[in-house]
Amino acid sequence: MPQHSRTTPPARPMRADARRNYDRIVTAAAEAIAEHGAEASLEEIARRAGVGSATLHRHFPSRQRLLEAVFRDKVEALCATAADLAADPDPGHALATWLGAVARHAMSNRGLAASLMRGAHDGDPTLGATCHTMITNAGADLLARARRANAARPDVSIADLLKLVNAICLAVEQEPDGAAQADRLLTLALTGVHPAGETARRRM
Amino acid sequence: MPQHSRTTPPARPMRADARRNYDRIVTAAAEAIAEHGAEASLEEIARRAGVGSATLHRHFPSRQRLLEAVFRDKVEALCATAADLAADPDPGHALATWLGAVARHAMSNRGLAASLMRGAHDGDPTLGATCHTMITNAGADLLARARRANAARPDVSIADLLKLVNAICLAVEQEPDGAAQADRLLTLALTGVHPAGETARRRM
DNA sequence: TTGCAAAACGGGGTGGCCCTCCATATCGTA
DNA sequence: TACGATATGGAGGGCCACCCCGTTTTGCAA
Repeated sequence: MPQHSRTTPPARPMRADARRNYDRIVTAAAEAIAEHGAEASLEEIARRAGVGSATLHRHFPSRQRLLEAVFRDKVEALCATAADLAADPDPGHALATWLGAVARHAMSNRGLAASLMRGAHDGDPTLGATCHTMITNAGADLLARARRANAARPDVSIADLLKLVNAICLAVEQEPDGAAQADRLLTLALTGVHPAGETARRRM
Repeated sequence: MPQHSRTTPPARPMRADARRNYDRIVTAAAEAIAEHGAEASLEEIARRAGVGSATLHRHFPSRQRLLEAVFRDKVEALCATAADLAADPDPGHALATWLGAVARHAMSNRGLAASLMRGAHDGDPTLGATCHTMITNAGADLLARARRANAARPDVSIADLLKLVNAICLAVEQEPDGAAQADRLLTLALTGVHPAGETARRRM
């Protein structure tokens, strides 16, 4: 089964028509998801793309795969942000800022959060670099630095933090003031419910 | 539209056959939900209950209503737990314990978390005491006490905390070691990611 | 340029789901 | 017991995911 060239240097390159349809589907999916969320009808996406539903299913055997293709760019942007933040003099601040960015992206791309989370344990060995592992790797560095600066407990993993962020986004995704709430809850989770005897966490 | 007698002392009591079917449906739904989660097929539930699908829809005009009927007992148990904990000499501990109990219930009743969250803003005025408001009220007391004991920041609401708990459960719901992870993440969220310069939160 | 096998396509079928209509059956009461 | 109010459930409509397989397109090689 052929893959998007960005994923793996294809053993055999996709045929021209296949690639054309692939791109059309991803574009249509992005539109549909923006309108209707991650549960958008696959048939409608195919229709929008001017493609038979079978073609969509051939290119993307699961909804998850399609979501990953749609979100790849945004995930790459997130990874780039992480790379930038690695230079921040305050590693704790950098980590918090980045988690905030993850939350913001998740909120503005309905379904990203859920999508990333499922990727965590669907055990899909054929897909080398899922969105999930990309983000995990990007965040791991930031967490490692924060830990060295004593700004994060040693028993907290990057997986924990991402799960927390995704959980929050998932929870407030369809509330009216979702973004604001996500921000609040994330800050809350990072600093704990205790009254601030400790250094108050900077807002991001 | 008749209601379960537990909800409101019925203006006119349900007919015997109606009540019988109502109970059968709830029982069947509980089984199906335990097996397949909150997204269980309504038609299968009707089939299991030996009832036409129209009957199911007549008794429960939305999936949400059915879930609430199924979970009412458990929610009442949760509220009772809260009442017990109100006597705990350590209000901070009581609150944490109760949130842990909420998490455990949510995890062991797949879909409870999501169900409760949706109830938050579906604006269903006909249903007097939804699960959501029951739990919110129960938790509000515990939080108020914790706050007075300076064990919780004043800017944290019970809605925030429940959202956090539900978010976490939602996030780890279908992971193999979900319950353990939920526990970890909840503790993490309650104490914050910072290294413990402060009183370490007791495990619940 | 042309021929041809491999690759890709998509219409249409299957089966599932949610939900509604309405002719029929059941219940409670006078 | 008889009758009106109440409740029932099967059939059907609309939507969906997913697959089968006859047809078309592509790219390579002669």
